[in-house]
Amino acid sequence: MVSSAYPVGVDLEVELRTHGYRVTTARRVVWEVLSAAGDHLTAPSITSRVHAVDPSINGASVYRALTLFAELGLVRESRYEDASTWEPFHDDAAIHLVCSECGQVMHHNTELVPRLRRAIQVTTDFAPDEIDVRVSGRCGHCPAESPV
Amino acid sequence: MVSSAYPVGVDLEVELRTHGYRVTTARRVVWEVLSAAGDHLTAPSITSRVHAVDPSINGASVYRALTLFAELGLVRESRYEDASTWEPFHDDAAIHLVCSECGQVMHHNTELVPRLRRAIQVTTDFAPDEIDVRVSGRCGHCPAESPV
DNA sequence: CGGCCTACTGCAACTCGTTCGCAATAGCGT
DNA sequence: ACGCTATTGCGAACGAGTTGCAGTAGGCCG
Repeated sequence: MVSSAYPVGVDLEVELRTHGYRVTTARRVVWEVLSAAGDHLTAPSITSRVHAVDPSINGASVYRALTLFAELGLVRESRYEDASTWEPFHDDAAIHLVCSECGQVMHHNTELVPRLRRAIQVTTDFAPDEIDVRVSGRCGHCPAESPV
Repeated sequence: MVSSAYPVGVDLEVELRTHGYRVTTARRVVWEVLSAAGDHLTAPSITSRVHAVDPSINGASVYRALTLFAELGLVRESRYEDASTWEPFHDDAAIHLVCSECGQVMHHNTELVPRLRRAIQVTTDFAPDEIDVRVSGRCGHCPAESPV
């Protein structure tokens, strides 16, 4: 039995059904894990969290669910550093602040992104689609490295 | 014997020697491939280009050279889409325009990146280090998809 | 409510990029 | 030229991700 402590999943069912896909345990659990985290998760860590909820769900099904969700536009995959991560979709005015100390990924909204889009449209012959901004650095909770 | 048609490699030798590393054929060839391309290259494509020059260089050595170059700050690795790519280092005011038609990667300089850095410093408690901007879209050489 | 059709899953084998341990090789200081 | 040892080539290993197939379970229809 899967306890649904969080009010997500509704969108998922609707989304799946309206596209002719079945609502299955595997898909529901993967979605719960993603929603509960909110954050960027690697596929292996998603798999292990899914297993914590229901060990009978196979890793391959996790990948299949993620791929499907991505096709439906429910999640986005991004490849940073040495891992590819998945997170619920958000529009790309939100940029990613990745703390190199604790690894946490924060979102930050800025109108500089839409402005960048316009700048590209105006100054180049490139037609921008998605804009992905990733900033590495140190978050407020991690102490600065002490001077030698 | 490896013919050096391009005037690079000089920096490499200095860089290696001043850091106490040896100047080897493998490292030189990998560096030549990177410099000749200038662009983003995946590790496998680097390996095959290296093999075209000198088939006796092992794939593992290519990886080791790339890793070393990255440590020295000579190249940068970025993970986009389904592949990780390597390119000679450039400062991050240059953003990446990735054409989803032809796959080409272009660089574009904009003062919006330093401005973004300042904006983050001022409005958040995050201390930015590297900024990586990647824009997917369609480049000027690729025709717009015809309407259905 | 029950049964059927087939989308979906679990499994296990497989691919492929990347890494590692080790013995042989080749830089390079002397 | 010699010798020390960093670096290489090789092959095996690893881990993420994919795939084919047979069994299972959603969900529609009667």
